[in-house]
Amino acid sequence: MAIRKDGVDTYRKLLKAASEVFAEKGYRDTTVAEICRRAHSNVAAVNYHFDSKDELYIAVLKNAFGEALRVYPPDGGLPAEAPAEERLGALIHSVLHRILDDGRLGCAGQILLREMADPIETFRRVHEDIVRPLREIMLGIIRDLIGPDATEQQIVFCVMSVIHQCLAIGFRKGRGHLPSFLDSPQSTTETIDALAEHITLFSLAGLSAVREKIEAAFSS
Amino acid sequence: MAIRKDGVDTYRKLLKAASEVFAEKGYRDTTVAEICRRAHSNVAAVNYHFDSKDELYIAVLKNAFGEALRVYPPDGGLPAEAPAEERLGALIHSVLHRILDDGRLGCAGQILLREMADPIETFRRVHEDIVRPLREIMLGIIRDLIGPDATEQQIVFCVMSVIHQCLAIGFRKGRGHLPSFLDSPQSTTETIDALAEHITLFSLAGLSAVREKIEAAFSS
Amino acid sequence: MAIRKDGVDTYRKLLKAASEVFAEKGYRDTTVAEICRRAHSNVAAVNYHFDSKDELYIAVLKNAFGEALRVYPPDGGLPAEAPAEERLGALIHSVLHRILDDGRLGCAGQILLREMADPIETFRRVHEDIVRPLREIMLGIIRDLIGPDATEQQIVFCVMSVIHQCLAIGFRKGRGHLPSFLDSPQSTTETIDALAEHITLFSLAGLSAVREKIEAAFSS
Amino acid sequence: MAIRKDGVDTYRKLLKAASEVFAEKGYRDTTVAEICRRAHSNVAAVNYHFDSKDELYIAVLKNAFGEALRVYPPDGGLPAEAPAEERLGALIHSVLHRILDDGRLGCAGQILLREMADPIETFRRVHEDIVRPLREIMLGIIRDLIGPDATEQQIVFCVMSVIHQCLAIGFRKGRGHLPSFLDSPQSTTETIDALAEHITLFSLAGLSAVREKIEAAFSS
DNA sequence: AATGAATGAGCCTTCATTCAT
DNA sequence: GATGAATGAAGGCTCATTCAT
Repeated sequence: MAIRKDGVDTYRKLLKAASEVFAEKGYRDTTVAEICRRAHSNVAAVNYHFDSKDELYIAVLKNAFGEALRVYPPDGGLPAEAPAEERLGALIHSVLHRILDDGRLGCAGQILLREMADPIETFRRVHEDIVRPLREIMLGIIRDLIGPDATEQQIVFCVMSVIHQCLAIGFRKGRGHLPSFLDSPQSTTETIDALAEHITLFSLAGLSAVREKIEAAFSS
Repeated sequence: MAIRKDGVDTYRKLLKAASEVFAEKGYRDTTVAEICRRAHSNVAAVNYHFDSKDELYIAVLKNAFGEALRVYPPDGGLPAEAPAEERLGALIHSVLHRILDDGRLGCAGQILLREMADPIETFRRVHEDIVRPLREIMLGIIRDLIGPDATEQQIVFCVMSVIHQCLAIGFRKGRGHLPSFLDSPQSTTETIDALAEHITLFSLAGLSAVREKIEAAFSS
Repeated sequence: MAIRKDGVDTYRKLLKAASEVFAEKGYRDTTVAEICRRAHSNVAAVNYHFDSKDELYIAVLKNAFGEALRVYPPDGGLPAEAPAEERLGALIHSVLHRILDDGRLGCAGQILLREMADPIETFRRVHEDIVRPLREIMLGIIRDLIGPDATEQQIVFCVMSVIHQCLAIGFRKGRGHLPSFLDSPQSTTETIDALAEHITLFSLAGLSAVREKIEAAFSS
Repeated sequence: MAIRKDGVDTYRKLLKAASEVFAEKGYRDTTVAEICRRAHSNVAAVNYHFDSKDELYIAVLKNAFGEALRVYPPDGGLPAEAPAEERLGALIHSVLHRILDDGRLGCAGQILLREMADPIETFRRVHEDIVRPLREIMLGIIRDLIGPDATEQQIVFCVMSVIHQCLAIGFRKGRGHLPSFLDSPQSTTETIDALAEHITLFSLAGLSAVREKIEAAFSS
């Protein structure tokens, strides 16, 4: 006769369970059976509420992205006119917290990272929606920092240098590859902040070096 | 005259085909059927030569690692007494070429990267054999560069900053996320060298900044 | 209206079909495909209801044993104080009917016999549960009949003599090795009863002879 | 370039290995790979020398039967005019040794028993050649012992009673179901002889009882 | 005579999905 | 809205057999 939880409830439980499992095992290793089990629901529930595993995954992605964006906006609350150095720091801070802050974001970070490392072909569109904006913001900041004479290649290289310092750390989380102070279930806010500070320091120095090189080339 | 190539040949063709498919699709999405099809061989061939899909994957991993290491040794041919700056440059150069140089290495880099992002549980041991040594070498160089007073955390952060600039780029290869000059089937040697140079420049500056901060803290 | 019989039905049909096929062909030669075909069901049905071929086989074994025991209790309804001669007759009667009475027991007997002749390693536990109790009961009766001075070896030999007269007949059923009056699909109750009577007569005489021999040895 | 063992050798080694494996695991659980492994030969050897697994099995059966018959002739070396009691004893003795005497017969007994319990359809003809003669001899002896007035059913029942006491024991050998004195790799000749003596004693008494019953029925 | 390589048919199982209630 | 049953496509693996040497 079933316990009526009035739709929305099961829907949310599925979304939550799916987020967890997708984060833990990735898209292909996740079975809808496991999701439903963890949601204390039944095998057919996913298809009932989301039509297919694919659609559920998209829903999870959108949810993860939306949530991440809401809690940690890429500008870190800074006005667009703030100095590029500060904007870079804020962005790095934001990205890191998206990934590492289990406390507030659940598994959103893990899923985003998985998507980044091994994007499911089918969901490229969603993927683009998520990654591209981040990239655009970053591009603007970098341009400001290394000056107008940089070549396209130099800009791309710099974006990569900065952004992957932030992203890559997530790949190792929860797999025992990291020193304990980074691999605890909830890396403390202090540690994340310390990492953000490091990356900012490191990157600003790197970017300065690139800028100097560019200017040296031009003045010669 | 065909059909009978007496062992070694089929073995190699399977290994090659498997490397390609594993690189393209990852472990789970790869079917032995596709591997065999691409090797112009029979479905049972994999089990005959490698006993199982798992063992084939391990063989691919070992082959990829071995080949990568042989062609691009981590020291880049430099003696251990060379200045740390040069050793860092050589290491970055070596890692990048391992990943990006399709021409010589086939898909070794892709596979190693996949393993890094999403290690298959079963093969963790192999994985450890591959990643740990790289990490150890990097650790030594970094220590030399940021000085003896660095905390453990600072060293780890720096290793990450450097190593992930190198590794992460591979995640995006062949997926249309990169500007054309980096995403061509064979990124030209020139481009790879340019990238290596960039990362070295960027990282040395970053490391210097970290060293200065450490020394400032100590002298105060 | 078909197709949807809501669980129990398909479960039973599978169990029935499996019992038949396992009885006819033995564990190894039975394919789940054939079972499902005969149950007018889908290949995946076995795994849905029983998880695996192995579990299905265990279920069949338990079912066969349970049914056999329920319909033909080993004491034949006799009180424990009845004379050993009568208890032997009742036991023989019960065992024979378990094996031969197709009408009521389906293929339970065949399967039990197959298990006896060629036990599948994996299912030894189940097998033990089935055979051991029978043996224990028989042991008690035999002891009563050949007297307290029998050696262990003599008891074992006698148990074998009796029990295998009962069991072995099943091996030949349905294979054209038996005269028609024993090999008809349903051996008539009369024939079975006649056989039971024969074995009882034969065995009691045999046991008497053993007892006499024992006593002669002692009195000398 | 191969070590030429001149045909016959490999042939024999295969036959021996096959006998062992078939005895241990039965026809269907035996793989030609295992046979060849145990014969220190290669996978193709079976098909080369015997054309197929089936033909190899037939060869094994014939070999086992021939050997068994040669070493233990069913008449036990007794002339046809010897008293039926003695001929029964000799036959029982012969059958038991065929089955139990590992020392001389290798696995012939096990295989014959397996064939008896679960005859492979394909090989029924061979099977008939082996079992029928034994049965005929037994029939003659039984007839002599229970007299000319026995019905067909009574004779069949008696044959079964006697023969299965002999055969059935083999089913349990090597499976831990038997007391140690019967389950040792080589049951000593003494034990086998003791068992033969028991079965003879038991059966003669049983047969006498049947005879008396028949005569009582007639004289009434 | 003998062998290692290669093959294809067949088996058990998994899984996303659909159906009937 | 929710569910357990049912399905079929597909995957990995085993194995007797055949091929080329």
